[in-house]
Amino acid sequence: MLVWERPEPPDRPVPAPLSRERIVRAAIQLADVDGLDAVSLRKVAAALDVGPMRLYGYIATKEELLDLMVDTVHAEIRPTGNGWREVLRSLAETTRQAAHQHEWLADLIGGRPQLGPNTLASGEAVLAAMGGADLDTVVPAVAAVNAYVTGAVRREITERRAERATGMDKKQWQATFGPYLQRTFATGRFPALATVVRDGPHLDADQTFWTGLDFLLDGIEARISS
Amino acid sequence: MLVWERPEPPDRPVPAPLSRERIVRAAIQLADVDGLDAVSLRKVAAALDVGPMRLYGYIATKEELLDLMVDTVHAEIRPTGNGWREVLRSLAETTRQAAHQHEWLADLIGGRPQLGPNTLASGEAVLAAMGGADLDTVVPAVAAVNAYVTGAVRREITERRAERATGMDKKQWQATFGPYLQRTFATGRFPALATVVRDGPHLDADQTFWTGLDFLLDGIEARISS
DNA sequence: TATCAGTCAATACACTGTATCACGCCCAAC
DNA sequence: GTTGGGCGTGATACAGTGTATTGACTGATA
Repeated sequence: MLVWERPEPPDRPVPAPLSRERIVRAAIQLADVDGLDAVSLRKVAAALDVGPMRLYGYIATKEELLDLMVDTVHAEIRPTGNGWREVLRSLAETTRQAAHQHEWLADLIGGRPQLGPNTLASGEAVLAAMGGADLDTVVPAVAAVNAYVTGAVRREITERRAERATGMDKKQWQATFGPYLQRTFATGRFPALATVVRDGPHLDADQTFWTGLDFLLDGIEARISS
Repeated sequence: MLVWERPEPPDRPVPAPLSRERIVRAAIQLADVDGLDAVSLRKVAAALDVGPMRLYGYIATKEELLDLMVDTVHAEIRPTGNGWREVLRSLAETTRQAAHQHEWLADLIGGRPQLGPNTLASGEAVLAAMGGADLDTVVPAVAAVNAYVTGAVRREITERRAERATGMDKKQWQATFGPYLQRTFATGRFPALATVVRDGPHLDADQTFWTGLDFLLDGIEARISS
């Protein structure tokens, strides 16, 4: 058949250049905007103009993609400071900031073993800056701070979401859950809780986070210096 | 048509009596045995010999079922003791034990606002046993312990799963990840980490959990007594 | 030029949470 | 006693998920 009557080959699009980095960036953006549930392999692939199965050349499973996402944001967690106390505070602060920028981090943090390069680099930065302090104290101290930050960040983001879900500000939140709590407190089954809610301090997120961390650092300090 | 020729009504099974409690118990058992991913409304319903849609008479959404599960295990978290320190230790210990019995708790803890009766009762038990200590310190102290326990439990369960996934015991784990870590440490990019892994203390899960908690409690004690 | 390896898209499958719908029962009103 | 209507129940339906498989097409090699 002559060239002239033979149709041109279908204009197959040049395959989009792909990489783990591009995939993870797309996934992170999806998660930042619409939450972790919005991260499906199909949506990530669509964001990259690519068939879903294409991703499996770069990752073996969706869990691996999540691991890569977590490791990627760990690039933003680079504690610095003079002295172990400043360093640990910085670790806590940068982790918290990362969770503020990427709320989905609260869903994943502490939930998978993290051995990626950025996560290791964070750990390296911490340990390197801790000075020559006694390893027998330093290791559990870092572990404790990490545990505290994990839990604190989770609670904080959870609370923030609850507020947002009920309509944006704290007043609305109280208007939604207030009546329920009022009724349950009225049963008299939780007298101590009721007093705390009525008379106790109402700390904001910042205060709660930092005073809790200071408790922990004070306790560590007592062991390190002794 | 005469009765005799009319067929008997189909032997429709007497509808299984249902309740939130039965539903939640079934869901918890599924999660205990096969993990949280095994909890689907269809499987829960099947375990109760019931159509999936039937559950929606008792819960509005799957998230609510998860909330009920979490609140139910909080029934096992009833801290006791003399003095605030014992109480907070007991809070940490019972929470940790609950997570050991129900590993899926590590996936959910801290991830949703908890206002169920059992959770409130746990909080009540803590506050009631804290004595008359200054609320301005007690409230953040309880919050800090909760945050620490959340993070610590998550890490511990995560580690346990990783070990189990690679074949049951610690030696196997090292055999699996060891080579990778060896190679990455050999690059020289993480000298401080490498020294810690080589020369640092190798604490078991119990030690890590308790020494971290003691840091925190020491720090709290300094504020409470002053 | 013919074969082969390898890459990529499409299809397929089992499964999810939940909306909708239609049937059959019980109860209330006539 | 009959009839109608709500309602709880089960079946069906739908859109979406992660991933296995297949089948077409490419460029490289013999």
